[in-house]
Amino acid sequence: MSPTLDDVARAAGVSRSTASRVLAGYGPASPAARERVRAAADQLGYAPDTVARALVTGAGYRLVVAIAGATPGVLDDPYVDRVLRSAAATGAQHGVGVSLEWLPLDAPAPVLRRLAADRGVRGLVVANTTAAILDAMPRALAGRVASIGVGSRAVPSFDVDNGGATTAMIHHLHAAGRRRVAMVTGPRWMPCTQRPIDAYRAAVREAGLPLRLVPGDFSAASGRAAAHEILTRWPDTDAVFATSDAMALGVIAALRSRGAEVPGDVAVAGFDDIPFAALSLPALTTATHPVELIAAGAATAVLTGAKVPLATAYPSHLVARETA
Amino acid sequence: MSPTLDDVARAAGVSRSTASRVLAGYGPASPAARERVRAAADQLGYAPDTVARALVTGAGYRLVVAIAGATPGVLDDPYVDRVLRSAAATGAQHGVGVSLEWLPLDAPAPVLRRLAADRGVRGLVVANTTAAILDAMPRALAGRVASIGVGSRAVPSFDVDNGGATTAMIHHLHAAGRRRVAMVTGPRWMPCTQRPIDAYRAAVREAGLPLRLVPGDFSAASGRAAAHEILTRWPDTDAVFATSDAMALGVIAALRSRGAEVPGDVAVAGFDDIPFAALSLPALTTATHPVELIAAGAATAVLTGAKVPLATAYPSHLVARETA
DNA sequence: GTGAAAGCGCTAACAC
DNA sequence: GTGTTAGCGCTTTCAC
Repeated sequence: MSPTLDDVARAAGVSRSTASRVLAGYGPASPAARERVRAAADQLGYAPDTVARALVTGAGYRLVVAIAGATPGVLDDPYVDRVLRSAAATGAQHGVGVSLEWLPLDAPAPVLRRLAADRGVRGLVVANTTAAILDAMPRALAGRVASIGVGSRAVPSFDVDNGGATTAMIHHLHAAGRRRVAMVTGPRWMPCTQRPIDAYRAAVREAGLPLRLVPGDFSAASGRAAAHEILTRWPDTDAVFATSDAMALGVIAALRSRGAEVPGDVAVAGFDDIPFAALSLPALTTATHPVELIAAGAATAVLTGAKVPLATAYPSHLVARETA
Repeated sequence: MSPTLDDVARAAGVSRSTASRVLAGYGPASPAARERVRAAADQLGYAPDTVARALVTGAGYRLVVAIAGATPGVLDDPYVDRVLRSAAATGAQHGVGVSLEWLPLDAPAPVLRRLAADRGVRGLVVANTTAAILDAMPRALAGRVASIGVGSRAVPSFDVDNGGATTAMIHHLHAAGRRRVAMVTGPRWMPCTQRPIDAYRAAVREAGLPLRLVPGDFSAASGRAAAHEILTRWPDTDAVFATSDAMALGVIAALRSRGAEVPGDVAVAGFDDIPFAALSLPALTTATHPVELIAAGAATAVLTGAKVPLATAYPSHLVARETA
């Protein structure tokens, strides 16, 4: 089977302790010993056994990705998939696997406690974070937890700059001559959906134009419902910015079903730049959401334990296609 | 911190071995001891340390999901995401993380060997399996490997019943009066794409209708190309069954660009029932692909080591919408 | 600077 | 049936 530290030590003619020190990268060791151990390890193709190391250090061997939501159904989402894949890729570089958990919105504490007590857990990345989750975060997880979404003093945040993206999109719409821009927001319980609302408010107010806010939940169905509500309350609306592509697609479907042309009568813009945004007809104008970068950043912070800023914002880029 | 087996044994008044036997579920133990150990474990909230267990049993601590393909680009696919997500959720139940690997089509053996030799690897789930991969499967992986796709005596198969789904779809098309049904297949190198072809052949021959087969690779681009080929070779085609929704969407785009109405002139059906299938206009008729169930089945088989049939087929259900 | 020794928490022979 | 014993591969005091 694969070589152990003992094999390396024997081949290098040193004790296991010395080999361990050299390979771990700290602790005293003579340059000569250092050299011999390195060579032996290379030659034997030695790779430290993560299990044994985890047992003795108590560091854990897997990265948990926890998604907050009302039901386990939140796990069934392409967004979650992207987070998971990126975390899995990052974990692979550190020899750790990734597992997925649902964090019940109404009772996150027991799950968090279980995760904190599980010696197998190396670290935790939470998505769709709420203030309640931040509050319930066990001390034992300090330094090895990150949030995709809002953060706290104890939990660093990694998120897209959706405020900036919203500002850019509203300006884009205004520049195209759209004056009555409605916005379909994300679910209220998700704190990170607040920034786009604030940005929209500021941009619209600054232009002296009317505020038209309708809540959604990022799903296509909620986009359809929102479009009907918008057309009913404000029939002269000439643009809709939905904060997810799925909602934007739902908005377009509902608009058409009511005889409105897109973008002729109403421009529609989404957010996320999912693959089908480019495939839909007409092609959807949207803004990128660097989910993979964000998840990789969060996972790396957790796995390396490096000092990171309280909040890291990843830029989003506007992708102008046909619908707006 | 969390209680250890020693704590449980002490509380139950037995030795650690007895406690271990009871909790592991096999090996001799008197009913009385069994009862006391169970009670003590419950009362202390004992959970076995996966790390320690993995170290001593050599069982590994992560489940590898390996995706076969010509390039690493195959990993960047919503289908892979669904497999990974389901495997990760299943892994979480077993305290096991998941990592993702690319299995090069032209040289799978070295990767397979490396995985077999890696003590961290608890088991392997392969997708897009080929005969060459099955042949190259190391003995060391026996009993802890499963295939999503074709299998062998040594590798149990978990797959969708795409043959049955094809039969049902062709019958659906025939029943709707479509007589000249073309089919866009999956890539030839993927053995599991053969069953739909056989099913199509049988259904069409039985109805005494013409055979119209065009190869694709599951992508929207290949669907577009296939539609052009179909219209060129057989202009009177009145239905197209594409074996992926992405291809079906490509087919529709190409059909329209050539002035054909869907479903007026040509009915189009897909396979997979991706979220966008319901959102596209007109809504895509397709058949479900229970990827999550399949991946969970494969992962569970690998993780539990339970005896499983050589092949498990998961049913697919026809979803009749507007395009066919 | 180096090595011997003591475990991390658990399972699996092996005696009793 | 049960307990004693010996490790799994590694890190980490602590003498030297």
